Amino acid sequence: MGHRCCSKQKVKRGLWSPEEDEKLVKYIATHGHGSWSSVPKFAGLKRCGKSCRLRWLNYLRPELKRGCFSAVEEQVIIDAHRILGNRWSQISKHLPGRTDNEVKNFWNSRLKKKLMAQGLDPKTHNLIPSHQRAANKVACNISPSNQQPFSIISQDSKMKDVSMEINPPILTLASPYPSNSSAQPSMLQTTTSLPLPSSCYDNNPSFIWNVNTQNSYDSSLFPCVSSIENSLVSPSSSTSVNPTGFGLLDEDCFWSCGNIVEPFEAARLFEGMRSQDQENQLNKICDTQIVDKNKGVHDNMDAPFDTSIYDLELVDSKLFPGSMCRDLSSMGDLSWNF
DNA sequence: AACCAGTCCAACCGCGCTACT
DNA sequence: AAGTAGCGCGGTTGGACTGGT
Repeated sequence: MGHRCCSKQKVKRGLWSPEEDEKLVKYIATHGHGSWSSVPKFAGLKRCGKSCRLRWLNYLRPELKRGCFSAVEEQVIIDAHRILGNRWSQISKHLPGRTDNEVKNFWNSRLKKKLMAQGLDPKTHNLIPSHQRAANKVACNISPSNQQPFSIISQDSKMKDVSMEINPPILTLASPYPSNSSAQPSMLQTTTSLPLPSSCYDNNPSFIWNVNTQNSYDSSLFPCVSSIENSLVSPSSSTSVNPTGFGLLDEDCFWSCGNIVEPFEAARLFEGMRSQDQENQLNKICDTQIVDKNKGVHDNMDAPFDTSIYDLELVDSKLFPGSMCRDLSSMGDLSWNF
């Protein structure tokens, strides 16, 4: 069964020869692709239009970047996937010169395993409960040299996996405000260690969320990912997943509650926002994402992350202003601190 | 050297959406 | 409104490659 566009023709399939590549490149360079279904005919190729399109987009385009993914690209993919899920074309838009196919393959062959090795569910980016981690240990045996340079969970945390059952970890996160900033919310000046709800970390009741206000930092470099994620989480999704990958925080933890998010994040969130529509959307989202304290938000950490609730364009624009040209090295500020 | 299993990635497949008739 | 063509996307496949035995 062939493609609909070329089912009547006898078309060649499989790997492309250099001659075919040359024909296609020459044709598109001089004529543009126009209608893909007519490209093979005019270019003298015994391929279907769909195959030509794919070959051009994924391999022959001059702007394509070949070779290994950099650490920064890797982190962009992880961050974007946490928000967007398997929307490879959306993710690849933030990686100039990379195709959705390339990103998808890289995710499936490398990053998935890397996250699993760090005890994270590659689907939800949540911590995998300890009993499941134990079951996965064989499958996740990745050498330390493959650890990403600024992973959310350091290798140390992986190595101390067992001890976490006894000694609760403290998650240290650099404040997005300089320690002497007047914009810094007062609650964060006075509160540096925040108790997480019991189920935030494998039902360990003493898991601590620590907002480290000592580290000064350049707000322009701070990844706004977690801010956006938290502020855009709807009640329905926040009851089941943790888009940050850190363990969900409810309003007791100052992080995901709309009212408290506002002083902390709104400045960045609304920064550069020009469209009234976007503002309305964001307000709407913030209004609806206050977590029901009584209901609890941590019922099922492994449930799939429903990204359909997001306006993806808005998420995109806020998550990666100016494409991927941001310094992600500040992700190093996110670490498990024991 | 030969075989086997695992990995990687280019290419294919099928579906959904949109535009056009 | 219904049918069709074209395109884009995400999931899957198959062959090349690699490392271990």
